[in-house]
Amino acid sequence: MKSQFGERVRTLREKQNLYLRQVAPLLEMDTAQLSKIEKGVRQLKREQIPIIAEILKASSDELMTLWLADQIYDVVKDEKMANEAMQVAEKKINLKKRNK
Amino acid sequence: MKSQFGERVRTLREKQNLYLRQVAPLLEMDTAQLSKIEKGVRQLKREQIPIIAEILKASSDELMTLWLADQIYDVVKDEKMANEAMQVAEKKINLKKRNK
DNA sequence: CTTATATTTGCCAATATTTGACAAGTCAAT
DNA sequence: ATTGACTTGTCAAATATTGGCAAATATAAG
Repeated sequence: MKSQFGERVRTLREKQNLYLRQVAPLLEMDTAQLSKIEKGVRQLKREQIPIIAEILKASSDELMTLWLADQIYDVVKDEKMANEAMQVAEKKINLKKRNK
Repeated sequence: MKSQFGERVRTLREKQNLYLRQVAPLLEMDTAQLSKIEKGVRQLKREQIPIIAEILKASSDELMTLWLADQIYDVVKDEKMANEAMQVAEKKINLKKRNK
């Protein structure tokens, strides 16, 4: 499982019977780039997520979640302290929320 | 709480009664850089964590955990889907571990 | 086997981000 | 006013990421 976001995008695109060549221009990129994004070789830009969500008639929140998860995974994959780090980070996030 | 790693380093350094000017050269940087690192304005390089841990007579694992947590936090702070993303990422990590 | 279409891969220049180094700044103690 | 510790701002150099193109691969059809 290389990129959850990429795999999901591919699934959604195929469900809509769309080719890379059809979707790519809507994101102002070429098919090669979109191919790489679906394969997880490159990352879609954060601000393009709502756009691709609309194109694929999918939930922006769902795609954002997967996209963020990929970014997090990139940081901690291969790290011995991955789980501990996640716990610490989670605490900090929840603390922040409480203080809002 | 800007940077858990930075704050911990500062605490440890003060506990050892060391000045920035004494520690910085051991990490091959100037005091300005180390100051920024402690303030969370810049990040220490991952591979320097064991070095600073030894200088400060601290646990490398602990510092690595805090450092990683800071990186994760950078990704998801201000993100509505932060918690969901963390859950997804965590699952992926545990899956990976199981398959080792 | 040849063609056509979809996707993938490799490369490199353009762009963006991070870093290192230095100078000048604040602050507290004397 | 001087000293020492730390902080802040700036900017060029080093790194990393991206965009775009060309060529490679894969699959299906004739």
